[in-house]
Amino acid sequence: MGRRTGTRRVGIADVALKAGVSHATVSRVMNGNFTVDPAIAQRVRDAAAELNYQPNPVGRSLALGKTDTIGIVVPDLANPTFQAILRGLSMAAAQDGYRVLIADSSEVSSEEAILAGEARRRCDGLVLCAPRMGDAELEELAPSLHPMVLINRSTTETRVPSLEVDYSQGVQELAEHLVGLGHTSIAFLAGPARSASNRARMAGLDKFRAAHPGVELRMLEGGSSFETGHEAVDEVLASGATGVLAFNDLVAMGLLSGLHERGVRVPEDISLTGFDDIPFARYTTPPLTTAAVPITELGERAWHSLRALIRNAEAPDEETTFQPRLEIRGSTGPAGT
Amino acid sequence: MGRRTGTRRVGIADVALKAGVSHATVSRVMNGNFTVDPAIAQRVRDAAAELNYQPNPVGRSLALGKTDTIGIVVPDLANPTFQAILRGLSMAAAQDGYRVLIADSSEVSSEEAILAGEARRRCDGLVLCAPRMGDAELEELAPSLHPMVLINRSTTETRVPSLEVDYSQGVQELAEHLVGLGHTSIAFLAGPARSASNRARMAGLDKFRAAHPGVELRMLEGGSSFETGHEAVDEVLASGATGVLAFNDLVAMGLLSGLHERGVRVPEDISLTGFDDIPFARYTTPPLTTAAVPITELGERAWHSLRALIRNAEAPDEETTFQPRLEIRGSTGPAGT
DNA sequence: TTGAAAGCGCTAACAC
DNA sequence: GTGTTAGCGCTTTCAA
Repeated sequence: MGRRTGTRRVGIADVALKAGVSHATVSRVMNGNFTVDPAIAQRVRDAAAELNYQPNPVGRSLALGKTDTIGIVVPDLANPTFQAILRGLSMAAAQDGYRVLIADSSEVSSEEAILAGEARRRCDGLVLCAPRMGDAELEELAPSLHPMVLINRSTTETRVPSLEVDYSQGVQELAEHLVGLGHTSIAFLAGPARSASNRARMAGLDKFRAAHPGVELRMLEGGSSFETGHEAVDEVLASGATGVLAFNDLVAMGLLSGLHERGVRVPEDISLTGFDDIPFARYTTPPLTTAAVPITELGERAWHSLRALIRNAEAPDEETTFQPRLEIRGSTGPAGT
Repeated sequence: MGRRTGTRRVGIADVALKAGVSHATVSRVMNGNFTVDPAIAQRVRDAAAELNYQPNPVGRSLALGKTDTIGIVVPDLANPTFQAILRGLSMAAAQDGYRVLIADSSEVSSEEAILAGEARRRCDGLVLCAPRMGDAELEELAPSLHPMVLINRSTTETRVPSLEVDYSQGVQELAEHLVGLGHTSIAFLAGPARSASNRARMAGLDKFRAAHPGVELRMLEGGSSFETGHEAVDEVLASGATGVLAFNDLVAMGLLSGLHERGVRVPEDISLTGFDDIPFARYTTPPLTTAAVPITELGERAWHSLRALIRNAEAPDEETTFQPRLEIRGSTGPAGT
């Protein structure tokens, strides 16, 4: 049995009573059903306005079997990349009258499945953003989460569209750019081990290595934050590399700041690249050379895919790969000055 | 009458049937009601596990009159300040089993009321973040949105707690800091006109002006983004000011980058301050002198206030003001070199 | 301890 | 064109 919390909320029954009609008629009017006599419709609208009545979405949801809400699960809301995806998703969904519910797994991969399930049950669909869980678990979970779209991850489940960024290609272009500038000793400051996008970058660098046997390429352990980059200064300097590929812009910015504190000049002494092209990247000193990913658009596209799934119940079987665009700025320069 | 979307979802009835008990008993077991015979309870749990049953939150919400969800309305999800508030709110609410629904008004103040109302109806409570709407409208809206907490805005409605940052005090300290460094010509690069926090800064600067008749203080129109700051370079240079107070860190960073492009040295030629101390502020070159606001904590506190309102239905009548902390870094230095 | 039944607020089929 | 009624999936009172 329901509960009253504080002031009684006005429901459809109150309006019906006031207008002297049935619930059904009120419902029809509120939903713009034109089979209602105009005079009566007006009476209902007046009553509704007078009582300041607004239909209860929970009641509607139960009756209609939909919530007009979608969920998004992200590993870390502090990460500008995920913030931008969220923003793109939220804006696009809002255009179609959908709201978004957020779930932050705080990089705890064991929480993801539970969070995703809970979010999914409250919503009409789900966006799973760069999930850290293992492939097997993702594969097993996917059917129960449908409709869902995946960002920076994929599954064999055919009904699940995947939006992916070609990190492999991007990092290769960045590395080629450094080689083009004469760098022969390069270091990669890696990201979180569980991150699929980090694995993709690794794969890209393997290809790069095969194509450039003469170039020395070192892998350095890292993470995905400012702090990681800032703390890596010593390791980077010790590596002797003149060109550094940071996991992403955040890491690059932390490193840049650390190098600056040490009096190491960028790009004269060390060339440095980021990844993502977050809004801040162009405002560092020097501005960051990076691989630009249309992150906000990614969120927008995620909604479009999800919308199709929700509407059709048939999968568009979309699998889209976004190509990063090399953005050359001041943080990279000729080697060996 | 309800609708079936795709695959039939398993409901309480299926479990009841399988376990050979009534709906009511299943409900009791699922809610940890111990008045159920242990053997039967186990049978129910087994059936639930086998069917992979999870209670439908919409059904629960309707019966219980609560959604375990709160809403947040922000003027612009692209703003790091609001992102940090959202994050603090989301993390804190998650601790108590609440999720958050987001609504971005895109700085369109006329949308705020509608968005807020819609969000509120779907949720158990609302956080209204730096609303751009007028005082009168806010005042009128407040009762219908209860329980709600306000960030960087206040109302006379006693049941609405307000969490505010003392921008007036912060900007005064920043200005004093510049004066202490010998600056006698200062410019304030203002924020959005509708922003209450901008008005608070203005008020603070009025006080500052009264206290320092000898200091020349110019007001420059601006906004709240990078771009605003970047575009303001000419105006700032034309003002002849040697000390510049930017509306926030974002604006300061844009301006910093613009000054750098012009070959203007910071802090040698111009000293520059931001506001907020977003995570990026310490990583600019030079690092930004700013007034640090515990933004994430603000979100966290917002949840605590809201939680109290939701639980008590009585208002804690909280009115908290956060004092910014002066964070002196490299972007400010002695005047007149 | 358990089940039957009412009710949360709404939509929609069906009958008038 | 409008009202009656069933039903969405759940919780909870009440009676057994």
